[in-house]
Amino acid sequence: MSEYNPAAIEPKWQKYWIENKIFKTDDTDRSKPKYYVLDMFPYPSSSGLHVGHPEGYTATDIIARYKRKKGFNVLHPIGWDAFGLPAEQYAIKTGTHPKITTKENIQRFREQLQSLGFSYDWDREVDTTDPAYYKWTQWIFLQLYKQGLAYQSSVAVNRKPMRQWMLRITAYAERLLEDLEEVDWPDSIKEMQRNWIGRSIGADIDFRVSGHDETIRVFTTRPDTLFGATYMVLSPEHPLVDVLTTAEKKSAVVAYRAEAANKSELDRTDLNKDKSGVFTGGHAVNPCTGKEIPVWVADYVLMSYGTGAIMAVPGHDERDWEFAVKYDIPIIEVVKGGDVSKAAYTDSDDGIVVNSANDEVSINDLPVAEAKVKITAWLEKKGLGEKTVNYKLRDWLFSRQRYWGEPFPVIFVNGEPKPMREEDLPVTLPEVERYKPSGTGESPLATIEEWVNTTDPETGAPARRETNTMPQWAGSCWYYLRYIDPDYTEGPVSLEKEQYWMPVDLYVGGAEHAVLHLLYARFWHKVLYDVGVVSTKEPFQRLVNQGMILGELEFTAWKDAAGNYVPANALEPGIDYLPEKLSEDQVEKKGTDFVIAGTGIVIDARSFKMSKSRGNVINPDVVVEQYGADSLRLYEMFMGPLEQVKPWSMKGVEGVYRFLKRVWRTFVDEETGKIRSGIGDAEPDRDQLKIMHETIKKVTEDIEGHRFNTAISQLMIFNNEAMKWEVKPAGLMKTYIRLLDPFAPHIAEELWEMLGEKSVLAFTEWPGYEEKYLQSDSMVIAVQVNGKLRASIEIPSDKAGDKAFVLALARDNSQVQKYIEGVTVVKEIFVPGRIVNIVVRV
RNA sequence: GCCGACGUGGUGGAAUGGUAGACACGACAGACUUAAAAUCUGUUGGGCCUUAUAGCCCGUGCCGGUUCGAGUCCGGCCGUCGGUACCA
Repeated sequence: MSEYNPAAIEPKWQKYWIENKIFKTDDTDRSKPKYYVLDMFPYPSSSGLHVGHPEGYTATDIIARYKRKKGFNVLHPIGWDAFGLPAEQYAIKTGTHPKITTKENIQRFREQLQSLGFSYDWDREVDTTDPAYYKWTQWIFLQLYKQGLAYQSSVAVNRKPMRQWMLRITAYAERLLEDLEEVDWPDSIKEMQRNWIGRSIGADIDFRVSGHDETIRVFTTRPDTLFGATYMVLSPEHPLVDVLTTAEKKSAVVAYRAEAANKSELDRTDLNKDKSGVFTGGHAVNPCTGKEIPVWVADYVLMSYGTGAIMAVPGHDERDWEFAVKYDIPIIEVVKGGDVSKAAYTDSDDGIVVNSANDEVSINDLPVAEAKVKITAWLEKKGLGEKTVNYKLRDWLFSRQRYWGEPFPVIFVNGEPKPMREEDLPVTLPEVERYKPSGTGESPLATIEEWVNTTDPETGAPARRETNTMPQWAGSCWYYLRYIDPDYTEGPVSLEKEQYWMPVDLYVGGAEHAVLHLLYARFWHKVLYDVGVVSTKEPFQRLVNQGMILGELEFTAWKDAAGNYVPANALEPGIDYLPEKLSEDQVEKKGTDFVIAGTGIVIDARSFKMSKSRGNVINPDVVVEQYGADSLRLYEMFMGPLEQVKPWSMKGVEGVYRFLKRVWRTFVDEETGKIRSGIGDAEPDRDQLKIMHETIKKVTEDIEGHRFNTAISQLMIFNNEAMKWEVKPAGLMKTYIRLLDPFAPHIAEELWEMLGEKSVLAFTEWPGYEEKYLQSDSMVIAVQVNGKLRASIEIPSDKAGDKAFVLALARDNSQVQKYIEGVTVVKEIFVPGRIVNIVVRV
């Protein structure tokens, strides 16, 4: 072969890697340090891989290949999060069993991933739909149950209350929050998790109900404003609503509650910001002022947070203020600093408490923080309340009315749930012909009588199976443990292996899983830690989110109904415009905007999320076919920083493809198809060594820092130089191949073989660099006068630290002289090896 | 609204507080070619001036500050993207 031909060399090496199990992880050698690098679990969809997948996968593959060369025992697995709705819906439509669809999709994904040359250990593939896998998902559910963390609750499904399984994740809220400190994740993700958990400190306070022997308990984060509570609100679902409602208000309250019950979550939040409510006719007593205040029912108070009831302080809470103004309820200022007749004053940093004293206690003149402490202490002493912590986090609804999911390992005997014994696992899905929803809102499994009706294996008593299945999250909550020990039969994972391999050292995936998947997996991991299955508190030590890849840049001009162009920055909302796609040569840049060439008509220039409807989806198969897997890998890394959102560009792919062709020609004589005669046992000269060691240093540091784009640019710089060398020292050229290998492993293997090497490239040692080769005889120093660059001077490297020498040379420079002649030199800044700055007074 | 990220050439992007624009795309000019493709060489932030590949000015969203020196640090705006939202 003479020209670079990825279509020939890539399949060759992929076959070689797989058939010889080159990347099978050695799980007996415990002397090496381990490195566990993990990709987020893919769902094998029918549409196959898109270009977003190989972005993260290439990054982890580079790390895996690099770490192997650095002497680590690397665990780099892949598998399938294969339960899920699309396969079930496809089954309903076509009658094809989800198992078959799933198998086909996995096959396709596997082939696509292998065509990209990822160095996975294919013997560790896991599949969540495999009974041998979900047996242990069910087993973990049993542990949750035994810990009292799985319970049944009545939840409305399609407006009907049904018994559903819930997981008590709230019991772990504090630990999920605290242990974020221990992991090396992006701040933004940690912050999102913190917000989701939503911890807030405040007080529970009891309000006595007038005329009844009841109290209303509220949660507030602002006990300091208690003196300003002029009414209370119960959520429509609150049990005390009936007690408080007076006869004459009854019909209004009943109507309001019915209305609220019919509103969806959306109606109650997004669409309807306008507060509504109704007075119950009942009153409660403000424990501080002793005054009676009215109790309302309003759906801006949610039953699911806090106690489902609030004390309303319209002076210092925006929602209460809005409500009070609408219903003409008094507003009292108890924190000084704003104007409560105009808006709620919610500042708690600068405000000073006022109007807040009774016979026993005064918090007047205190800053908010101190007032909170003092009033809470008083309430506690009087038995009227206590300091509490609340979380936004809710328990996890764990039941789905689906066929294609893990069955619960639970039977009902005489209507009572009974967990199954470990030896009776797995509970497998029945083979059926029909997957249609039951029509009753229940799971399709409910219609399969021969499966539902069973006997208690322990007693032989008649029993019914749980017909809901687990959500898709279940399988992905612990898959990273199964990779460690995929064939283990005594538990999800053996402790010895878990202790060696965990935690995951690097976890790469999309930010869309920032909250739920990561929170759920952390929760399960902590439960497994508590029951002794794992030895680590947190599963994922380091997390990196790859940025989304957008479609190619698009230029869009807008036309009105009459067909006239309208500038993109002058579009009026509510009017329909016709988009017109323009090509690159129809547009030009004007100031900060793009305009139609030759006009001043501003157009939109941006990239969009890839989507079928927009028609801007890039299929990786097509890229591999045209340019090869190495080009795809290289381009996805060269586009920009891994974490960043970035637009696709086919021209960019061509760019890296040309680079690989140049690398090929650096090594191969295209006339003969053999390694160039110029590559031989020559001694490298000083310049060659310098750029070689610079390249080793840069590539090494950039891989460690996940700056793959700049690592690749250094590989380009080296090749651009090496192409010019008449004689190319073979040692250097082989070192270069080893640096290139993690990024473009197919071409690297091929050239390695052509260079006559017999060793397995994947396990050759990563090159080290030596400082001494990074130096050259001379260096260029920038000379500034008053911070402006005026000259560059060349100095011998060994004089780099000699301030007097360098400064003398700098002042001697004719350019510099123009600026320092006849003025006073005030100061001279000298940064060795970099810069000189002469400060003068003019 | 709140939380978080980010604003650098025509484009993607690069720059431990120290010569802004590495590397790549595109464009332009040239070489090779009957021609095209491929490949190679050169130029390429804007402007001024010039015989000059000399020199000067401006330039990292906007305004201000710290510093000998700011794309980088600090304060305040503006804009884009992502998350989240009646959470008391």
